[in-house]
Amino acid sequence: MATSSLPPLNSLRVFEITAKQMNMQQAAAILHVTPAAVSKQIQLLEQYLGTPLFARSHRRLQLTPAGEKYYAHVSTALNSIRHATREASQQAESKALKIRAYTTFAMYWLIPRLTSFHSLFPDINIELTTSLRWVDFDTENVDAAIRLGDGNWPGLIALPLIPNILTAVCSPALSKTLHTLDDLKKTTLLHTLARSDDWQHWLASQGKKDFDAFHHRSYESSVLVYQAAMRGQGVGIAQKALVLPLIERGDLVYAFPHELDMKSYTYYFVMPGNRPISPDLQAFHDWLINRAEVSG
DNA sequence: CCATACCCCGTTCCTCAACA
DNA sequence: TGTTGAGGAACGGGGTATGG
Repeated sequence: MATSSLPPLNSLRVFEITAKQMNMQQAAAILHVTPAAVSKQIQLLEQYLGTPLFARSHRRLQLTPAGEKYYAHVSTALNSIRHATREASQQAESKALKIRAYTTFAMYWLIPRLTSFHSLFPDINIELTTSLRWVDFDTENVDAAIRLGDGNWPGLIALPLIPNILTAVCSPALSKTLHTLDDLKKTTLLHTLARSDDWQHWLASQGKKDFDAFHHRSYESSVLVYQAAMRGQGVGIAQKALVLPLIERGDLVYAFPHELDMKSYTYYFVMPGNRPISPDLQAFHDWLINRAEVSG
């Protein structure tokens, strides 16, 4: 062990990314260096510590027990530094709470409810961004996000928001031509690129296993699915909680009364578990859970 | 895919002279 | 006497080539 109380800090950063990726090539790509440079940094750290951190086998890296233990500490420490850095830089920029959501969720569920948040907490600014891509809290400047999934994400705090109930929607005119599920074969099933299996789940729950017998078309986002459905271009598979405003306005109607509750596979409010929760984020979290209970 | 050898380049550190 | 700048050596870190 060297006499200095701190190891080479660049090596720590390289070690953390390599341990996360379990692959030196990928780590090198992230760090914009060559795999050789990554290998050297890891060796430097191992030399400093006097113990191997990785067990190298043919085309495979694995953390040694010492490496696993060290990674847990290093990761926590670096995340703490990232958080402190973000906090310090935010003081110079903006104190807004940065929330990431899916476009459809933001448009049809979150934004309509934000009026109440702004009136309750006029001093808290919300910076809302949308993306289909999953947020990486380690590298992106985001405080919390809305995510669809099963809620089982290690390292994240995930709280279910609303039930994910799948329902089929279409224009009022098109609905007059739909009497049985087989009538769906005369039109087009609309769905998002990311969740083409929503229709399969919904049809299967009604005893229809022959999804391939139906014509279907995909869109990037549910917003586009709803727009296409409103224009009579087909029947969209929709999340009931999100499509409700369009139903209430009469732009869309339920094509069939059947609904499918996706249970734990639903929308979650997620926050990184390795950061202190700011008072503003706590206020937003509490408000959001409350609104979800009211609407859910 | 990873490790090693070798090379190159930029940075850092140290020394020393010039100057206020 | 303290500060500043120039010059050179040492070092760190990244690249390529190559082998296992």
